[in-house]
Amino acid sequence: MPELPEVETTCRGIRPRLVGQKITAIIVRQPRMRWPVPTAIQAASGQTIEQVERRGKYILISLAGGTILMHLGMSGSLRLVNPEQEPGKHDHVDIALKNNLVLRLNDPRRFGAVLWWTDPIEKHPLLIKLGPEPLEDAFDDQHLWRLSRGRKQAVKTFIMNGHVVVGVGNIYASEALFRAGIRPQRQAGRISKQRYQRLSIVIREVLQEAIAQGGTTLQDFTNSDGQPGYFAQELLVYGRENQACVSCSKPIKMIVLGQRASFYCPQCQS
DNA sequence: AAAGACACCTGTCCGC
DNA sequence: TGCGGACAGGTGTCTT
Repeated sequence: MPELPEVETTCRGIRPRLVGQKITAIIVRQPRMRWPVPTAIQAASGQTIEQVERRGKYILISLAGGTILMHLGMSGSLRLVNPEQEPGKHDHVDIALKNNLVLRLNDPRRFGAVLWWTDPIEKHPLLIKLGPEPLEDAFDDQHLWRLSRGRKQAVKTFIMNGHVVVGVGNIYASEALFRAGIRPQRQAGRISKQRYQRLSIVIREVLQEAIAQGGTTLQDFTNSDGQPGYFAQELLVYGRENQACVSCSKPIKMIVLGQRASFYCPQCQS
């Protein structure tokens, strides 16, 4: 479900009601996530939340004595609910707060994660090798061009690699490549610096626009208040196989790259 | 080192 | 209506 804009939307929603709050209890109903939810996370109970940040698609809830690291996987979502609200089938973890709200993680497929880390968070093995944030200055055409030299993989799987740049998932990869006029299957190492300049700009644009719209709701994404995102109506190629290209009216094509559906216009993208 | 397949899960949708 | 199979917004790990 969530790509960077959806995770950012979630973070912005929960941050104001989490920061400064003491955690009163952590209830784990289903510890079997991508990795087992560690019992040591109970150490977070009684501590006060200092910050809520996002790194790539990871959500970092920092306390004085450690960090709760969360990932929403393919189907995860976080809601702020009242304690009286009965947990549903896939409500796996609750973080109860002193202000009488509960941060509730729902994740039907359980590809998400809830971890606990007491060392400096930037040293966490899941974070240490991540590429730059696409919305920050370290991400630009130079970065993409330099890393791509000698690489034969398709540019779409290249930009979806978190070690290259974080947060570009399957929807926005197709959207950005359409906006840049680049075919998703083109070899990353054979793309000019000039085209990477355009690509780095449109990656940033498409992510920022999606954040402004509250993310993309295809089936079930909702923000922390239960509201859907509105970027789905802005999608130009994703999920539009055989429909007319918005620019040239030729049918949009679908191919599979890295086992993921990929959409492009054979006329507008080369 | 790089690229591809595979794994982890459940829900939904489509065709028969 | 039921059933099998394909597919879904992610990414670490294993195999070539």
